[in-house]
Amino acid sequence: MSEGVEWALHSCLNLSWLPIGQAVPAAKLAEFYSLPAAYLNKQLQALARAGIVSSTSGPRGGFQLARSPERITLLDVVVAIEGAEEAFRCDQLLKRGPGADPAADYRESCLVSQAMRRADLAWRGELAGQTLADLKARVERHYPATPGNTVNRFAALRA
Amino acid sequence: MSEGVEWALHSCLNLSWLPIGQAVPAAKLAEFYSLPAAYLNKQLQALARAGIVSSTSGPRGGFQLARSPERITLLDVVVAIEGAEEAFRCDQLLKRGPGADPAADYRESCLVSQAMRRADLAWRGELAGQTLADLKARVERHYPATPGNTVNRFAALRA
DNA sequence: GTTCAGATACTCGGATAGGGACTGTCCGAGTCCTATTGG
DNA sequence: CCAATAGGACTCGGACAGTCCCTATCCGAGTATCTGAAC
Repeated sequence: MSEGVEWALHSCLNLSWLPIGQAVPAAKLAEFYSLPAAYLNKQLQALARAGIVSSTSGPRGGFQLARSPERITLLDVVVAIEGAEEAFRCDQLLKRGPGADPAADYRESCLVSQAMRRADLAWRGELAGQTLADLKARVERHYPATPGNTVNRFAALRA
Repeated sequence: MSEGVEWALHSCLNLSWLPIGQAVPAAKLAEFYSLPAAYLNKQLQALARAGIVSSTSGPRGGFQLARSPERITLLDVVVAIEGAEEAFRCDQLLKRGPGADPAADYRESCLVSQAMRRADLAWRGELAGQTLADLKARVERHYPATPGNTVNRFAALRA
């Protein structure tokens, strides 16, 4: 899996702590973790295309969450970066085997495909069951100082 | 995910129908689905290294299941091909952030990592809960002619 | 008929190229702020 | 003093190379089998 997923998740989490209406440039988000700014910008563009964050150009511009953390699941973020196609893609091997039905859609009937798809659904279900708000609350519960520290750090970067 | 996983699963399934003690060369397994023989051979080598199949050199040699299908989970096959590392690997981004503890292992304490790991465990659990025997039985239930057809086809290829 | 040696053919196993995707970087289009100038 | 305007700086967005892993292929090491002859 692309490492951009990790960057996107942590960046969304940071954005969730900032006051709403405040946009943060990609350069600041990158400096926070010493990441390459241009490349993180690329990942944020993907999040913007997916409607997870909204982007604003010009001075005082940047990125901010496009909707409340309660309405952003971890699956949304992963899909925005990795794409919607499932990890195991059935090439319909059976269609190339003996006694194959050329008209059949083996992505549905092949039991190997079904078994892999079930695992994929379990993975997606686990990610879809956790919102960014859940994750945010969990962090605040374990590390109460994190929200304040994060806001202060970004304010310092802004100076 | 590597397409070799699909090839390996179907090949293991085919091997499960043949009488025990009978080895099948990689070339025959490849011809069954019109796959490149040398490359499928590479995947079968990975299965052999993982102890899922056993290999025999020389005439009448080839591959066969190393243990009963009841003791081979789908996860075993996937891990043999894809490797044991989980899809989401935590780069410990927090260690590069402000206020980081250099001695901490953020792969454990980072809650983002934990969330992703939970999804990974759900995926692995689903795959580990299905054995090759389960899959085999399911195929035999839906397509009763498959085992006999497969054996006959391999016998024809052997001619 | 039996046995043994040699040759043969077959199979796996690892070493060797080619291609696509992820990683990383750069510059241009658009936007907002600001300073200046004229009324 | 106020307003309009031109300039400038900042930010996103997409277009351009570098690198690693997956895909694909080939040839050599090892082994069981078969043939033939000798006993």
